[in-house]
Amino acid sequence: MLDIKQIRDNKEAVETALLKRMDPADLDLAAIIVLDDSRKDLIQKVDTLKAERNQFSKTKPDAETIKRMKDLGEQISALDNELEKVENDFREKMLALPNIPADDVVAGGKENNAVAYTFGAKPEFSFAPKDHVELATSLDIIDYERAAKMSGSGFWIYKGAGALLEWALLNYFVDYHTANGYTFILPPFLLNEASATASGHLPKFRDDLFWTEDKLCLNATAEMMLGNYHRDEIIKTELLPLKYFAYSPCFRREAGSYRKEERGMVRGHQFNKVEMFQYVKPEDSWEAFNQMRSQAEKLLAGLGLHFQTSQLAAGDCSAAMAKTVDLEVWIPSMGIYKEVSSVSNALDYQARRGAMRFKNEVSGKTEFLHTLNGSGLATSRLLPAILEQFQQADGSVLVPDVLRRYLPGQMSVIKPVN
RNA sequence: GGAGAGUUCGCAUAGUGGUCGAGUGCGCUCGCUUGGAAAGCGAGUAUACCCUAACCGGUAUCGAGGGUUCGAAUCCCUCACUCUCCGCCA
Repeated sequence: MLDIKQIRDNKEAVETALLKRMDPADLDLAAIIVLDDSRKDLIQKVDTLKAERNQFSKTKPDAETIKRMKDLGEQISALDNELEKVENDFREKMLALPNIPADDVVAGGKENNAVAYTFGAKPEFSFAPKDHVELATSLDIIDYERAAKMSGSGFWIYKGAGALLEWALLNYFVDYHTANGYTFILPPFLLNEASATASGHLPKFRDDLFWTEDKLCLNATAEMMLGNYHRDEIIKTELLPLKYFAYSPCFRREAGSYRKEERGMVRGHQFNKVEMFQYVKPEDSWEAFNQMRSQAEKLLAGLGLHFQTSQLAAGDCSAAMAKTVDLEVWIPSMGIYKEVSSVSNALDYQARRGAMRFKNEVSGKTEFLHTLNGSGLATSRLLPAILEQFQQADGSVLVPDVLRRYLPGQMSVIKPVN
């Protein structure tokens, strides 16, 4: 959520910035200001009446005063009702506004994304490379058919060396973030509506979430949990920055048909992800952003995979974010780069929504924190990338060095079954 | 799933319809005292919104929401959570 004061004081500047990501037809700041005016006006009126009532409530009133107070009470509840309507309307419009893009974020949609960094190069094969579905099947490390039998399409089963490799990736991530000073969180994987609303995923993603009969939804990203962790809290300044990372399976309905090129494990209903999250003082957030980006890049580079980092244009960033970069790994069989991490700075947008604050020692005032999140990393596209980028002529796959210590017998190669 | 007890200002507690936004103790901050400290003494110590240049002031908040009332921490209803006992449990 944006700051209404900022909108009132710098209407044109806010408008210009928001138009980098919004259709002009959807943007009407003047209407919001009008609502805010009438909201303030009503608050003043009703507060004055309540002050009068409180004066009389301090003593036992006589019959005549009781009559007057009764009348006053009716005026108050009428005004309160009106105020509630205005405030709901105001809040709804405010929540619908996306974050203001950072100055260096370009306008427009996906087509304006720009490659900001490249690691490694596209592998050259002296043989006909296989795609990851073929590889995983011949290596017997992913079972797609039985997963479909048990749970339907869009699921897969990690098996044997595949499960070990997946687990090794997660261990690699856990050790890395721990060494970087992040606190490990294993959150619940079901959450209630209030939390999903506070994290900004509701109402927008209601249809993309799985719902239980108990009115809980399955976690779609650990960001939902980490972003709620300090909701309605005032953090002691000396505790900042707070850095967390969480592992969770992520469940997404991914409603709509799969495109053919997204077969295999590139898009599924369930995948594993480790998520980084930071709560920082406002003046530190851009430094923290660069830090998280570089941490995600090093983590991915550590696997030896060819990837690129894209700076997203304003319209391609998710609504809560002022700036986002995506780390995209090369999938040879598809001939494209697929997202494995997204690192974003929300500034105070999420903190405002969730009332996450700290006491500024210098000014003595309570201020909103800045929040940042970044995947570190999602595995569902890493495994295909590893299989495809590191495949050998004999159909075997080399295991990245950094993962071998997590595998039995320091396994260095996964060989096809006969 | 059933029965009971609870949820008040950082912590512990007091408060059963008006003078309670709320007492006391502890903690914390500042000051006095001291060579220094402890003890003691004094003052202060929530959040949001509205008004204001600021001070001052106003409104709301006693788990959440609704109701009764001229007036609710206090009475009634619903819900959430915590604890105890019973039942169930791949």
